[in-house]
Amino acid sequence: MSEEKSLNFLEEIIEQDLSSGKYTRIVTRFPPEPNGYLHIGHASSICLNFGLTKKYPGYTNLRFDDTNPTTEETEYVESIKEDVQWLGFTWENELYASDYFPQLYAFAIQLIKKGLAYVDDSSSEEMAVQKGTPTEPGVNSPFRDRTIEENLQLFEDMKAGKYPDGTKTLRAKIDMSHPNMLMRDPVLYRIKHAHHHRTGDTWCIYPMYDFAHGQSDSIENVTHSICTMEFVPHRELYDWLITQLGIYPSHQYEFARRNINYTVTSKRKLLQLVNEGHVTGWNDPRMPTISGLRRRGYTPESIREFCDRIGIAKRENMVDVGLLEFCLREHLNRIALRRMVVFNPVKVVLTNYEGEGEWLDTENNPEDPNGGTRPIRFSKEIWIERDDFMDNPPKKYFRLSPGNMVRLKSAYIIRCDEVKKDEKGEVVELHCTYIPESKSGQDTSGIHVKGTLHWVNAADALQVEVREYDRLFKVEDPTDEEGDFKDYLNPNSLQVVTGYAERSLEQAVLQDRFQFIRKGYYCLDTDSTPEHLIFNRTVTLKDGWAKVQKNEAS
RNA sequence: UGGUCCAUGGUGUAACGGUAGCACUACAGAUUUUGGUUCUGUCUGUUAAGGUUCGAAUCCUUAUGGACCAACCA
Repeated sequence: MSEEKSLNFLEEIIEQDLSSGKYTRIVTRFPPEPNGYLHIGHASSICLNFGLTKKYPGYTNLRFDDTNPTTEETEYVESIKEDVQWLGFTWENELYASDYFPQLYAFAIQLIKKGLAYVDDSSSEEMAVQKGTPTEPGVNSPFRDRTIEENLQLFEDMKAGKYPDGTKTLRAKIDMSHPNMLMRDPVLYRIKHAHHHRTGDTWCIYPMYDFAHGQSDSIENVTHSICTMEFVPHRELYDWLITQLGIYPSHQYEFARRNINYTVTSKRKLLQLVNEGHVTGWNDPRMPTISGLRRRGYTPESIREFCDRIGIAKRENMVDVGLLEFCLREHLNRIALRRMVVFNPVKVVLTNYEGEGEWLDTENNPEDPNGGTRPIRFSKEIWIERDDFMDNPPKKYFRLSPGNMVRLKSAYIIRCDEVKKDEKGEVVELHCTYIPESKSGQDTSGIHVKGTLHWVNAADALQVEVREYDRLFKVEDPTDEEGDFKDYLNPNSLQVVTGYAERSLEQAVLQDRFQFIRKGYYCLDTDSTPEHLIFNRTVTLKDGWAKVQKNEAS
């Protein structure tokens, strides 16, 4: 028996609903507006909604909340579908609020006939004044008491295109002094002579969110309509409309949206970064968008695991991006192919090595017993990382230094005999001797070294472009800082370097996940070509040495 | 100064009136042909004050702090 995992508050509600017989199966929906790309915050909602119907009987619809033609585009629809699928979820039905426009129009007529909606000629400024403030009640619109017949006629004329944008709205007749501002005669329909991505020019009046979302839920028989906390005040209106219309009683439940530090998750802000060229696009590998994370090398598994671990609750939160990276490394460590790439090379000449060189074997993934091995080229001249040598090493440094020995990964132990420098004192070449009896796998030398270095054969190293990504912002909460959030962009979020890679990387394909040993996890970028390989750094390896140095310094 | 929602280590999340637990982070150690991985251990918490109760993180009251609400956005 596995340990009983505690339920989140939504699972508790659902289990109650199921055991009480209120429902025999549940229906949820993921309702994005196609006005931007999905981001990591949406992933949480996707995992929640789809996860619930994976765990309990029922299904989840994908429904586009496309009631505002001026901001919505087909490009976004396509990206959203791709992202949800990539995350590993399958929707029962692909639906659009715009498919319900005729039905929604009929609902509006129904409300007018009940005397619960009226056509208002007030301008948006006038309406704002009528509305009052959170502390002061509003006042009735002068058009509030039009007759049902007049309203019916006017609304039909609105639909027929007789009025320009902004001159009339349809409002619910509720209570202008209601403590909940949303209940003060909310606008239901507005006039927009705009081209809709699906309905084209069929309509010139469009329902507002409040008159579309709950109704769509109801039409689809959604049992649990899950949204974020800022919609809590909408629930009263959501319920009111369903009651007045006498339609299927869907219920709205709210949870707190997940905030992640060192980034922003607001479609408006992300759009700004794209439009103003701070990033190369919605799928820039530094973006917290699903498509950005995908290009960066994140796996769906790691994102799902992350969403699972942060859970669901109602309180304000700021999740540490370190947890996302932990989930990423955890998965990548299991699946990534190990490869050797030197970023900032310094040449090592093995003065006692004779002959043309040899092929050595090295494992593809020590975590995977079935991972197999591959041959790597070894010879008299190799590259190692400049950082892996120090002329005057501090204590606790167990890499290469004059007179010191290290192992070359899957090869031999070498000792540094001589340091060649140029006139500026810069190290240009290290002359070392190798220990022939120390060959990896058949070491009879009896020598024990603390350090093992990655290396690449100098003669046939492959030059590749490497894009080293770091967090997009310098501060944990850019939105919370003084001034514009863009003032806090990390100027070093991308650094392009040249890597000297082992030859096998020539065969890399887009789906491959690599660990460049002692460096980090990498994958091919979509910009890569066979002639010019480009790798993205997905995430670094944890760096224990950096920690030691930091502790020594302080 | 109206209404609504929320409050548990640095972070996220459990405990459903009965021993405050788990994960991440941090720290210490062991293992290691990646200073990675793995393993072991340690630190840190119920916003406050009252009340109910044999017993309160949990129920009640008040206070405090935070979030949301005055778009013809969603």
